[in-house]
Amino acid sequence: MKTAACTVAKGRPREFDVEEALAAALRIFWTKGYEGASLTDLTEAMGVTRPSLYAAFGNKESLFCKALELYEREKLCYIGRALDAPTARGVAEALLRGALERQRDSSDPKGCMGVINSVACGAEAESIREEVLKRGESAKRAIVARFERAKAEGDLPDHVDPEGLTGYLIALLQGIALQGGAGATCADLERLVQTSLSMWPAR
Amino acid sequence: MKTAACTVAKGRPREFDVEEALAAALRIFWTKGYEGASLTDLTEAMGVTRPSLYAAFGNKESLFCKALELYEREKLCYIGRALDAPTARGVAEALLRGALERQRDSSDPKGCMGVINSVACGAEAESIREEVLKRGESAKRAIVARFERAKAEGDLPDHVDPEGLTGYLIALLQGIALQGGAGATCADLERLVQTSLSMWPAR
DNA sequence: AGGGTTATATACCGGTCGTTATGAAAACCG
DNA sequence: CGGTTTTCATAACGACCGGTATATAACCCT
Repeated sequence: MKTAACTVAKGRPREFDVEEALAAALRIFWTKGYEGASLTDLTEAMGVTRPSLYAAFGNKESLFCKALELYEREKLCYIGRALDAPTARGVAEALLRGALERQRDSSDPKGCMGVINSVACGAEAESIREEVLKRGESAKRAIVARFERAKAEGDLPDHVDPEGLTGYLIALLQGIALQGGAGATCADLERLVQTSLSMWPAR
Repeated sequence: MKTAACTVAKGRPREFDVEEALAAALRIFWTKGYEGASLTDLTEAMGVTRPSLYAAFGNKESLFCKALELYEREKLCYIGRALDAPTARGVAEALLRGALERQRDSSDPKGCMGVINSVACGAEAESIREEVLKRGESAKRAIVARFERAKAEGDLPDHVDPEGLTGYLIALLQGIALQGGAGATCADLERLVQTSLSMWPAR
């Protein structure tokens, strides 16, 4: 009933930090993908034995979902902020630069956790794929809504299609993550972003 | 020494068509990725037993490489044709429309074989990943060269960066494949392409 | 017909996968 | 101190992985 208000804990205390272990698991899923990440990879990176992992996180799938939440919360927060930009062009620029900055951060794995895990692999990962796609879809809807608002505000010409513009922008973001994960240099990605911005109409 | 000029064959003839079996294998790798495709998946789709597969194709990795060659030869031929377009804009339009058409073909799997297998999975697939990336890189260089030619011909303004423009265009192509593989409708992708074309400067 | 050669079919190999049963260890309570 | 509860460590489970040993069947040649 209570919200588990930390009642001093009864049994033997756990010897690892759940949040740290989750961050370690995220790095593994991020670099190897859901199916490519074995439990051995995960437990070694997390510094935790198998039974402890299952006791703390349920199973591999729910561990992945918790790691995905952490990823969105910590690594994709620039998306929400980008939508607050005053103009449509500002939104696009903030998204592109945010994606670029993510690839530039040398302390994190390359590529995008979402992109990596949205491509089909084995059949067992279908529910994972759907979970990832669901979140991507909701992000897309938020951008579409933002561009529709921009259109209503006269910030975008009447002839533009918010859906099309969103798909276009997301394609660029996906391309940045993909090329970053494929080993493109920072200079490559900066050129990509620069070119993208030079293409945007209201320069 | 000879180019294996079909010397009537000596032993028991094989009971399956190598090219057909390879096409079936391609579909599996295309939908499931290299690691997601098990030998059971492959042999069932190809209608071939395991020893026959190994006798005809070597092992899983070399089977994948042969399937990748088939993929490029039959499904990515639009890229080479696109580079023959007279203008840079014509090249971009042919590439975008070619990628769109590939996703529209309902008889083939969605997504792009190259994109699917270039994202990191297990460590065993590293050589596969490198092979795929190598081919992508050579395609990129061909597009860069084409845009440099366009610039020399006065077809592109002096201030454009061929590398940046190529990365930008490839990002769009990757986005099309990714969104197509993620379940986007044909209408979605058409809007994406339409928007991309409307962005291209020399309308 | 019979040897040589190549493809087929069945069954199996060691290894790894995700998951869990078992029992000891460490904290709390009384 | 014993009793309870939770975590830790070891080891094992069945299922599947990529790859192969073995034996049989179908073709050519002489």
